[in-house]
Amino acid sequence: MGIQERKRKHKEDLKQLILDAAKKLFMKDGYEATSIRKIAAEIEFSPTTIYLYYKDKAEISHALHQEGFKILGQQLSILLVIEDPFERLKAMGKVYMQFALEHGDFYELMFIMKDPLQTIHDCADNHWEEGQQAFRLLLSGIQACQEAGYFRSMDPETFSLVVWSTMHGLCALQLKGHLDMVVAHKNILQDVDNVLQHTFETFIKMLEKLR
Amino acid sequence: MGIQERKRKHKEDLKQLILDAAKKLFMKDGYEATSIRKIAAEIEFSPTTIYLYYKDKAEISHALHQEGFKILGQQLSILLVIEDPFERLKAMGKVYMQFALEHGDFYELMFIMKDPLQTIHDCADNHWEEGQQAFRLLLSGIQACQEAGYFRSMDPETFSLVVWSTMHGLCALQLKGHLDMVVAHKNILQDVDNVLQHTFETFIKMLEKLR
DNA sequence: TTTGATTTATTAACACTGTTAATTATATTT
DNA sequence: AAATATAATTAACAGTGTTAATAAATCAAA
Repeated sequence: MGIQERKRKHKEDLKQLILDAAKKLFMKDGYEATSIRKIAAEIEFSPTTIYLYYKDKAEISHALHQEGFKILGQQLSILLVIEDPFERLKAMGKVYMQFALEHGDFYELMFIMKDPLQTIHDCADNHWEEGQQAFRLLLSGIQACQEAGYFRSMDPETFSLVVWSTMHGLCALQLKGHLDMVVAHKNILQDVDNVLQHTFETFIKMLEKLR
Repeated sequence: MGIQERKRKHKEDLKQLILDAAKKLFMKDGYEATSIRKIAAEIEFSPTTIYLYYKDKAEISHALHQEGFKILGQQLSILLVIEDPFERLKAMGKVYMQFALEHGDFYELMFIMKDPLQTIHDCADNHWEEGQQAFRLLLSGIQACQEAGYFRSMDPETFSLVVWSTMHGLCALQLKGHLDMVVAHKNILQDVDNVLQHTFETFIKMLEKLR
């Protein structure tokens, strides 16, 4: 069978094969629904084989979270061409938000769930490379803004945390369905889909006033 | 036995008894660890008895989430005595944050998890009374600030969403351990416990500039 | 008071979950 | 070819939420 041939072929990088299968199921049904047994069935292996390549499910979640950062990082890196620092910061916010909406499951793994960080905390490194890299990108964006006259009186690191918090709060509330439940049946004029966009624009307007 | 006597005594409001047991376990071990079976064991009933009083685990989560809003609402209502609107808003933020830190499990149930909202979405009401009430409190606080000269150019509802997002983002990132992982090993000077406080103060400073 | 109906609680079971120990099959090396 | 090391599997443990069928307790009517 062609399936078995491909199986033999990829037997060496089974770890990657497992991850691909996990990714596929995860993007279709979410993290909770992606069980070890289903991943194993997907690649036609026994469930316990997974444990020869990944310590536990948390380690798989960590690998998936890294995949998510690859996507986000790639999408953010494009924005470095934007010269104007505030426009760049604005675009970063837009991309971050769009990523959260389009890849909700990834976002959850990257910024909401504890499991992936648990793996990091075990592995002695104890430092979150992906997260810190993303944060440095935001920080440098904000420092560039400061050089252009924005947020002069603010400590850049702390201010970056505020900005990140706002964006994360917005995305998290939207993803988990809490935003809709508060604005629904009130603002009948604007459809629910654009509440997020509108709130983001207000945040930008707010930042714009802080020069 | 005294236990059995009390059992008989409370048999009519078994629903409340179940909730109390759930609350107790939940506050000790968190939501995931609080299984139907453990709740049943706590009150010395069969696991299936729970289902005579609650449709499913999500419905219990919803009841617990309501308990959380009772605590938060009570803590926030005290602040209404503060005359100065901006000071009141600031205090609201402080209380919200302290609640999130002290009652992390409740906070998760109220603003992060989907399960409690799921129950609402089923129950035809389709409107989140607790959440909307809390939001109205924030909204009125911000409107009071506007009358005092703050945030004049902003739409109060949308601006409230921004403020809520920032506070939620901050609390959520802290609760899930993402905040520490970004600032750790960088700012060695300030201990990790006060990063949150410091970021909050910067946010307040930011709001203060928007008059 | 005893029978019958109704409510309440229980047992047993289903279909899952992550994870581990013991065992078999497959490669690799001597 | 035999011995060793690696890889994969089966069986099992200890849980999970949830449902159907059964038993116990309560209450109403004869």
